[in-house]
Amino acid sequence: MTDPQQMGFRALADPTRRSILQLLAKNDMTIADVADNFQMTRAAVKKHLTILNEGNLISVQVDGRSRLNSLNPDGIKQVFDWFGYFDVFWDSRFDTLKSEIEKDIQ
Amino acid sequence: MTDPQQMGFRALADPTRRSILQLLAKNDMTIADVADNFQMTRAAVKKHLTILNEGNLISVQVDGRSRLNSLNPDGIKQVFDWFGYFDVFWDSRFDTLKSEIEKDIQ
DNA sequence: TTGACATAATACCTTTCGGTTTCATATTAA
DNA sequence: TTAATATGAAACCGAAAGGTATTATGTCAA
Repeated sequence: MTDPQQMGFRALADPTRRSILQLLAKNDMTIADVADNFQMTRAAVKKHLTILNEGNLISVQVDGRSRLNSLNPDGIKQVFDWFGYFDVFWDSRFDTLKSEIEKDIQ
Repeated sequence: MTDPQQMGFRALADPTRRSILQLLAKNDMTIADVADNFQMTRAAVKKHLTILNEGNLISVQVDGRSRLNSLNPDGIKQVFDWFGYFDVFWDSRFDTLKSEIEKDIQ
């Protein structure tokens, strides 16, 4: 029912949340910082950040009365990896090279 | 508002629809074929297929009274490509090699 | 040509989603 | 210590999602 990527995909389904991830790719930000980029209340932005956190796509570092939100690349990659099931469909040559690289790393 | 990947991400947010894509990766299937794999009505499965089609993740070929649903790798790749914004975060070496391959192809 | 079959379409129901408003809590600065 | 600041939390609302059941439509086979 709840596969490993479910909460991640759920989090990515909303355009505001995908925008937030792209913002956090450039800088860690507090809730207020993030909210300045959208025309909605901080409470709404806070909900989005909660869902991103539940999807393991961001992490939060509490510092006094502020909370710094950061991208969680590992969580994003876990969703990304779901597409590995299909990549043979669009670029088998790339896929082969990927295997070669992975072999080389080990 | 509606960015290029929005309908694709929306379609991928549901676990049943992701399962359907994995089934179609193995074989093209009619609605009835797909529905046999799930404990829900055909009408419900039909709705999921409609949403997958709206997200451009599958294509449909009408043949008499049956409709054959097929994976649309191009559409899936368009969603996959959204992650390109982040791949520097998890594997810059792989990314460099990818650029080399692309250069080589041209 | 009629009946079975595969799908389409619609109405309906319950739950979740995305947003607001309001109020509470904790921390920092003066 | 008090006031401003940053966030948390809860109640509420309309719309969308995910499902059902029912009925309609088009196509194939006998």
